[in-house]
Amino acid sequence: MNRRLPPLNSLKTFEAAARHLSFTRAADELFVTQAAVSHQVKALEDFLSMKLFLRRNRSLLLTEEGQSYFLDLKDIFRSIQDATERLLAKGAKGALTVALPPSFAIQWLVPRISRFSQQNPDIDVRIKAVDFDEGFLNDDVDVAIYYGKGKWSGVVADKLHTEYLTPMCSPLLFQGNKPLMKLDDLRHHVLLHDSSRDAWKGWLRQFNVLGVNVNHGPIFSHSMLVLQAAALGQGIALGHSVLARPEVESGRLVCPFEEKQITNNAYYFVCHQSQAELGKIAAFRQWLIQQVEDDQQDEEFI
Amino acid sequence: MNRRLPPLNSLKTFEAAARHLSFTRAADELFVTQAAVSHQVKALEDFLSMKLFLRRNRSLLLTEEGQSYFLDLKDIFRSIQDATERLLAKGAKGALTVALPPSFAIQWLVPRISRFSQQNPDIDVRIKAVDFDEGFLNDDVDVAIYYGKGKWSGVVADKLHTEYLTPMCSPLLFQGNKPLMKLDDLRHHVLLHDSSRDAWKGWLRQFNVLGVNVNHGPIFSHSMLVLQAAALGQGIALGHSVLARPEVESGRLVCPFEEKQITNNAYYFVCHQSQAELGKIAAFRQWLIQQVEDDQQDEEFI
DNA sequence: GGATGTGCATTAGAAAAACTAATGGTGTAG
DNA sequence: CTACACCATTAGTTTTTCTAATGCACATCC
Repeated sequence: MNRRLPPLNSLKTFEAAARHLSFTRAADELFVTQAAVSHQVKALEDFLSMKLFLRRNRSLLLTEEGQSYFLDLKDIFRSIQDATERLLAKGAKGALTVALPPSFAIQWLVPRISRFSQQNPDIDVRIKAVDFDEGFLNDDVDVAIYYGKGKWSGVVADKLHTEYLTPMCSPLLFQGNKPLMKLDDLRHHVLLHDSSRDAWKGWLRQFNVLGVNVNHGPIFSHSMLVLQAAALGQGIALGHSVLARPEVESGRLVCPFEEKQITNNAYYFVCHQSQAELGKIAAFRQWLIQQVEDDQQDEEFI
Repeated sequence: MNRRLPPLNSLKTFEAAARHLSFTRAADELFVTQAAVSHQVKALEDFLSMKLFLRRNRSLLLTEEGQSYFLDLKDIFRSIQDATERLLAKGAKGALTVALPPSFAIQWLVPRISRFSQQNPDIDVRIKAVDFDEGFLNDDVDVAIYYGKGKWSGVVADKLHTEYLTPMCSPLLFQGNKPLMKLDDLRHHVLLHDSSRDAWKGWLRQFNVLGVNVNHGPIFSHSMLVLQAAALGQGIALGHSVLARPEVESGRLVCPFEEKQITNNAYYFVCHQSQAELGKIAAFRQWLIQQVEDDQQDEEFI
């Protein structure tokens, strides 16, 4: 397309100057100096080999050509603005794909998401449960919830819940002949492991619990499975406070001890830096943070 | 008007990239590098907090948002182009005001101008005869014909005719009892003066004519009046070759001598530097130069 | 009628934006 | 598995745009 467009910024300046019939006022509108407007208008006039304004003593008026060009440009700039506003409005709604670990999805997000959908009927939330991978955010995924230490670049990351680990088991275990009364009682029970035995090892070391054999007990690939096994009375899980919360609240799991190990990991809301202000993303982010605050209120209340 | 327009040059680049579905080809069209296109598109995406393209392995495609924005922008850029072309077309026609000295207007331009109007029916020529003043060119005057030495700044000046001075009189004077045969015969005749007596003084000095009293004879305010008086047999004018031409050709005036004094002055076509390429001005200029060439052809032929 | 004010033009230099060249990464085609 | 086609990124240069200061022309106000 063999285009020979005039300098676009000069058009913008001309439009403002013609609208105000004053370089000075146009300059104010555009947050530049009067000299800048003068230069831009001159550049446009030179490009067109044509005077667009008649500079009279204390007033400015459009030439015949300037007048007709201005009328065209006025509409054109309105079109640009309208098109842009439509686009931004579209960005405030539509599909929002959230990628997050399956366990967090099941235990935390899914139970709450229907409230978000009610509050934001224009936003069509799609939940994509994926095993952890820092490449979550891609063309198909708008926002993600990462589990980690919060060190990522190029993204906005808001810490949601700080997590701690504490033993959890079915209330049934209190009724057996080896009830859990103190930490040492752990040695009489089966420990349930999540991927590796390191979590229990670290926990027992922190609280100086000796004589417990961590090298026994089943290993599950996901923390959800560990909790499930615990709820069924198969042993004692080292539960993640956040993930286990529904089970704890419902009484399917109980925490026999006060000892809580704070981890360095947390759940983070993550989105592209550049998209943080996009309508639907900002709405989701804000809602998420509000949910977390509500959780903390509840916790204090309990 | 509380506008928040996107960066316009980024829009232009985006439009080209979307049209080609290729940054590389868009870069070719815009005579920039691929990197420049990449930067501009990124800037626009950042401004909108929105991806406009999906960058795939070896191909580029528009997101849904990008697609709809592109369709809008395509029309917008066409509008800008159309509006600009209409404006430039208008510049090629319409009123063309020419300012020039009255004598040159009468003797030279007016006799020829109807041919220009026939060849350029869209151009409405207005002839404004004004006594010499270098401020000819102003808002109301598109082009001018100046008489002078060709030293003006900020304007385009094309020399038209170089002028020479030679005595001219009515053919009747040859029939009198003191016919003009040689230069010395001038002493027997009335000299007609134009504004001052300096022109005759200079001429007589250059050709070593002695004994002629230049301090006699009537003075006229315009050279046309001098020629008119001469044609009526009232005396001998020191005629300007260009202005007297119609009278000489028609035989109402004759040039009794070969002696011609070249002057430093000439007629110049003059227009604003910046408008030299504007349609109607370029057309007039070209036509004027052609007329002068034709004059010179005729002169050789005579 | 001189002093002041308003509005645009011009100049030189500073600031910002745009561009380039080089290079890297990724996935495809041969 | 090499070469290629494309886009992204980086650092540094070039170009454009803007500013501050000043000038100029006219009007208006004492």
